[in-house]
Formats: sequence, structure tokens, C-alpha cells
Amino acid sequence: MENESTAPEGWREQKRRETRQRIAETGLNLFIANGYEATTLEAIAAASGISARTFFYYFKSKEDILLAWQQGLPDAVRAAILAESPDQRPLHLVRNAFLKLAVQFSSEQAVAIDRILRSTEQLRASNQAKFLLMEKAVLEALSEHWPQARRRKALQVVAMASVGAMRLSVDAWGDEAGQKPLASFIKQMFSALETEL
Amino acid sequence: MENESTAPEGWREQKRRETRQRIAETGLNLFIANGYEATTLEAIAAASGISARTFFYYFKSKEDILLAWQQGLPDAVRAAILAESPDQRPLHLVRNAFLKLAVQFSSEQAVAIDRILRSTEQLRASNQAKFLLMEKAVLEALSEHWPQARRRKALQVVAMASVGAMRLSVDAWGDEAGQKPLASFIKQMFSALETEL
DNA sequence: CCGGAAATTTACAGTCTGTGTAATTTCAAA
DNA sequence: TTTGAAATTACACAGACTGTAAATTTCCGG
Repeated sequence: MENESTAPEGWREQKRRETRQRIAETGLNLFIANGYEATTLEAIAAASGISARTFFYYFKSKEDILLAWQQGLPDAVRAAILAESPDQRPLHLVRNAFLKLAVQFSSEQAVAIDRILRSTEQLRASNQAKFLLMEKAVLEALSEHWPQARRRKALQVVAMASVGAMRLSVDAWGDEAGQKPLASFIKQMFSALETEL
Repeated sequence: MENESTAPEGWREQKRRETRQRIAETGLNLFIANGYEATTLEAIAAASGISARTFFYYFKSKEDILLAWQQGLPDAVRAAILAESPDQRPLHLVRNAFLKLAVQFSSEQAVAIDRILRSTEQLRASNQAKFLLMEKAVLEALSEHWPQARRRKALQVVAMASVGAMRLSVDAWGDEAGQKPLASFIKQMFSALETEL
């Protein structure tokens, strides 16, 4: 029997993905139920039906479980920016891309993950790294719209400010327990950005 | 024998500070010599002439040694901003404050510490948290210049963008191994900020 | 100067994350 | 059915960090 069209490997890889997914879900649920630090690796492994050692075959650390849930984000950001028409100033372009992404940030699950990521010093720190990755993704995508090398510094600044505004938006939104939609915070922050600078 | 004027405690506190300082220096030197991860707590404690357990009486973690070397920064930032005259736009004000601080960032030691902070994923993450603290400090200081509550969102954005520009400046400066002075990068970044937004 | 309170230091035992290694099991493909 | 790589596990271990209780030192009032 040959491969199907889109299955370069097949059976084995699929099972691998399933196991990884199962661990990620089990872990996340335990984090939500008992807190991040109170959840031991052994508990996660046991609840996932694997040995503690095998856990590290799938994830490089306990923290990595949370990263796995966010791995799609940089790509989503890239795609959203590339989908925008380049007849806007870079800052507006990113703003509009973010507005379209706001829905994904707002899902029940994203909020739960966000809460965990704010619960310990260690996670708060590594969560910042996530924003750095987004900044990188934004810069790369913008560089495709405007490939001129001499604009690089400008685009870098736009990426920094955009992601920063996004972060402030999410913070403000989280502080108000999600009364108003995230999108309205994003609009406010980006307009403050233009007004004030 | 009475206290001197500015010594509310005295002998004991002084010795405490000395010990802490000694540990911090010992640790930093070991990090520089052997790398952060390769340096065990036990090694630091032994080289400092204390037991491993006592280390945790002075620092809450190994990482904390590095934070200790940067503890003065937020205050320095606050002071520099408060020292600026408020007849400038907030962004310019922060820019000028940063330019005056650039010297401190550029010391031999600061560069060494910065290199260590870039050497592992964990430290890179926690280093981002440092920028968050700076952002907070900037915002607080700006709020003293402009206490009107309704300007808060604007000041927040200025703080975010300023610290972000500072971060990009330090990065760019580090990438070029310190050929040009840090100050010139800061000027570039801040002007890009105004041009592009 | 003295005795107790408080701060400092230490040893010891233990938890938890993460790694190295080697043995065993599973399974896809030849 | 054999074979080799991938997956899984046990075991042993390092290293950061915590809890606890016991020493030791320093301080402070009487």
C-alpha cells in the first residue's frame, strides 16, 4: 500500500501527534484545576498514561506544554499581516491585522492559558518571550511588504510598537475581566500611539 | 554609644550588606569565568565562604544574583526622568533621560552582565522582565510630571514605546560589538519612532 | 557585665525538574 | 518473518530550592 497524497510518513507520525496532543491537554487541564506549580510532572505523566521519562520525549520541559498551545500564533500573525493590502501605513496595517486576530486571543481557552501564564514569576517572564517572537514575526511579515533594506529600522520600530500596544491592550482587557471586547482596547492603544508620538 | 545620624541599625546591617555584596561579586565572576549554567550554587557558596543553605538567606535564587546587579536601574531611570524639565513632549523627555543614562549601560560590567543574560533561554526570558520593570518606572515618573489621570493611557504608550526603543538600541549596539556609542543608536531609534508613527 | 531575644548560620533530609544511559518493546517496511 | 528504527521505560543521578530544627552570633535592656 502506498502513501496517500498528503501523508509522507503516516501511521506512526499521527500517533505521535496524538500522544503529544493528549499530554498537552492533560497538562493544561491539571494546571487549570490545581495550579501550575502544584502540578508535578509525575502527575501529568500518570494522567497521560506514560512514564515520567517519556514526557521529556515529547516536551522539553513542563513549561513547554504551555508554549505548545501558542505555537500557532506567530504564524497566524505573519499570515494576517501578509493578507493586508500594503496601501496603508505600516502601523495601520499591523493594527488591522491584529484586530482580525483579536478573536483568537479571546477564546475561552486562550484566556485560561493567559491566566496561568500570569500566575508565577517564571511564567510571566517566559510569556514575555512570546511577545518577542511575535515582534519577530511582525517584522518578517512587514519586510515582505516593504523589502527595501533601508526601511528596516523603521519597520523594526513599527513591529516593536505594535506588539507593545497589543500587549498593553491584552493587559488592560484582562484587568477589566473582559467587559469590553479586546478589539476596542486595541483601537484605543493604537490611536494613542499615533497621537502621542 | 548612640547611633550616628544616618545609621538606624548599624553594625549588623552593614555586615549583611557586605556579605551580600561578596556573594554577588563571587557569583558574577564565576558566571563570567565558567558560564551561568556550569556554575553550581555549591561552587558559589563555597567560593563565598558560606554554606549552600545560607546562600538562600541572601538571595532567593541563583538568577537573583544577576538581578541584584541591576537593582539600581529602575530608580536611576525614575530619577533621570524626574530631573528633566517638563517643557518637552513626553517622548522627548524620556529620550533625553535615556541618553543621560546611556553611560551606565555601557560600563564594562554592564556589558559582561548583559552577555550572561543572553546566554540561556531562561535568562533571556527573565531579562525581558527587567524591561517591564523599566516600563513601570518610566510610567511612574512620567505620571509625576503629568498627574492628570486621563493622560494615563497616553503615558503608558509613551513608556512602552520608549523602553522598547531602548531595548532595540541596546540590541543593535550589542550586535555591532560596541563600535558606535550606545547614544547614537538611541537617537536613531527615537527619531525612527516619530517618523514612522 | 549578664541573660535572654533576635538575627544569622548550618546540617540534614526531602521535593521537584531535568538529563544520561542502557535495556526493552513496538511496529513499519523489506 | 526478519530487521532496524522509533518509542517507551527503569534506574541512577545532578542541581536548584524548601522545611525544620538545632547551633552560633550579635544585640539590647537591666
